[in-house]
Amino acid sequence: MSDPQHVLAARVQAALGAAFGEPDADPVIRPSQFADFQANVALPLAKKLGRKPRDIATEIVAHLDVSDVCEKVEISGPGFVNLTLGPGWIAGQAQEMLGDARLSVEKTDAPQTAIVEYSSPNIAKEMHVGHLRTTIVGDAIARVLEFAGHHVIRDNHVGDWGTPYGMLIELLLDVGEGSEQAKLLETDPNAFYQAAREHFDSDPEFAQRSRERVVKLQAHDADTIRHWERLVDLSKIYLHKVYGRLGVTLTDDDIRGESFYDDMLGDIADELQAKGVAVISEGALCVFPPGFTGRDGDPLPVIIRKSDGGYNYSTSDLATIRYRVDKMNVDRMIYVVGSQQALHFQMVFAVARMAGWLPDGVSAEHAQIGSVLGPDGKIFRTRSGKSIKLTELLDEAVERAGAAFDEVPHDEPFDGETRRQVVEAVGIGAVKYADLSTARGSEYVFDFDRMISFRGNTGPYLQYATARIRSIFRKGGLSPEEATGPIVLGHEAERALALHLLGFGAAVHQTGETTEPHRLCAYLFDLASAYTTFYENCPVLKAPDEATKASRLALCALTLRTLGKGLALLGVATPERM
RNA sequence: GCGCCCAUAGCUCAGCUGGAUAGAGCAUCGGACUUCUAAUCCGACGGUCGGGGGUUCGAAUCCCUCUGGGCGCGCCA
Repeated sequence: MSDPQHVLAARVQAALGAAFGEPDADPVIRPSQFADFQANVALPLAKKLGRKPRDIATEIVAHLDVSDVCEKVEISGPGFVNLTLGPGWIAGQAQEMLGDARLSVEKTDAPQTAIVEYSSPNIAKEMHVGHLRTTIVGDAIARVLEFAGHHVIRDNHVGDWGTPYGMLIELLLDVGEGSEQAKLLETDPNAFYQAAREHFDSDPEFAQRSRERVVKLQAHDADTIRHWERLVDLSKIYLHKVYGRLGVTLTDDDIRGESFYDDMLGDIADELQAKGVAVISEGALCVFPPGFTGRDGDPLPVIIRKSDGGYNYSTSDLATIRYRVDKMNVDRMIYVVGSQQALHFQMVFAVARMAGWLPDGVSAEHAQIGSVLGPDGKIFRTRSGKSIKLTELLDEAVERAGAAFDEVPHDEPFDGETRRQVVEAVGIGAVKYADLSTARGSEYVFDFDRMISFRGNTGPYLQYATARIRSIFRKGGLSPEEATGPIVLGHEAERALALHLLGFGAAVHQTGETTEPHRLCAYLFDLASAYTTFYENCPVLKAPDEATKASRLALCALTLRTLGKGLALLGVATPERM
């Protein structure tokens, strides 16, 4: 336990128990501008006990045992208890963190099985900027929860079933698997989809074959399934490429697409009807969860089975919930999906609860992802109105990172291959970090210049901070692992840096609980800022004496590992040099 | 009409689930490289937190209401 906030909370709580018999009261420890932290509990407690806040504060302090942690405790204002940590304690905790493989980040004491559904592209189509954000944010959430000690199941709920596949299969059969056009599935699936669409719209014979193919597909005709599998396999090659380049942890094993649930849909419909939850309305089997109304004020249905007998994605989502609860025993489901689908998920969750498939002990959360906007403030698209190709977007980011790289002098020369790797890491990291650093539900304006800037809360700034630290170790002729301290805090910048380092675990856990990676981003940016102040004020290799040098090297090593681990949890690479 | 998200500095965004004097980056202005990477740093300027009520010791934060935006709302996913 190195997080000062938790340590102080426990101590103040003990004091509350001893003084007032209120060991369960929240001590309300917050960062303070007048000290390191302040306990605000005296004010609400005074209200509850009908006494003066300052008297309460005085009594808390009288019972407070923090002599080993704090160097100063004082009461100020109406009853705030200001707590200033002792440099010795901070140094000791930092030293412990340095020696711990997990950087003193404790595993949760309440581990859950959490399934994170993210990315989930429709594999018939090209991924675009919208998929980018759900993919990146979802991957970060999965990594963070895993590190926090939860059992994480990644779930790529791809769209791999339904009406479009009739025409896609027919086109694939027409052009042949080895053809140039079929290769589009591996490089530009959207182009293949659009070609199929064109045939479908212009060629009645093709359209007819496509419809027949859909029927065969849904009837699990063996030959058709074989073609469909081939089509899906080709599309996976494209997914591999994109995920590989992005450094996303999704694998084929994580793909559990809509097709997986297809044979459960009939059961879902039957059971809902048998339970009396679903009713026939206008020829379709519907559930009307209470509290949802449509445009005209009428109850809004979740359509379970269309009037033509087909199923749509609500049914598939219900089957998914039931499967995850019954077969996978998940405690928590996290849907990293665009905010446009908020209403859909509310209704599906409501139906699942009505049907008894989603028990109270299992949480289902829609981690809403805001849209990415273009410079005009509208959904990011090209001039022609098409969605922007992901690969082209990444290429441009890398190209711009390369231009910035070439503009500035470097302390050591780079060979071509190293330059290529660095620029790739910076360009991709910039795009990913931009997606992660704004609150996930917020829309944000996509701006290359801002995200590739080396100032402010950006990926490159954080990467640069790690590169500068590594540079110190190279120049000093030792590895970060060799810097073991002891850590002694003299300069104010050293103290501030060390104190900030201790907050890493809290930032990680908070990020996992809220599924909000931007909190971790904010922590890392503040950490990098604290390091930069230290860097400007405290010479490391030219420290005044050996003890100071050893301590500062240890702080550098600890900062490097913390930034590196934090960025790794976000899925952002950290090049050795820049 | 209903639901979700949003409105904070000229611009782009934070604000840690109610704490003391609301913060960053960009832009503007002024400084710092014979010094571990200046792709950096330090200052200055800049906000009646959309309006109005309420809850209480205390509100950008919670509740209500109004205004103004974005998105979604029966057989697409």
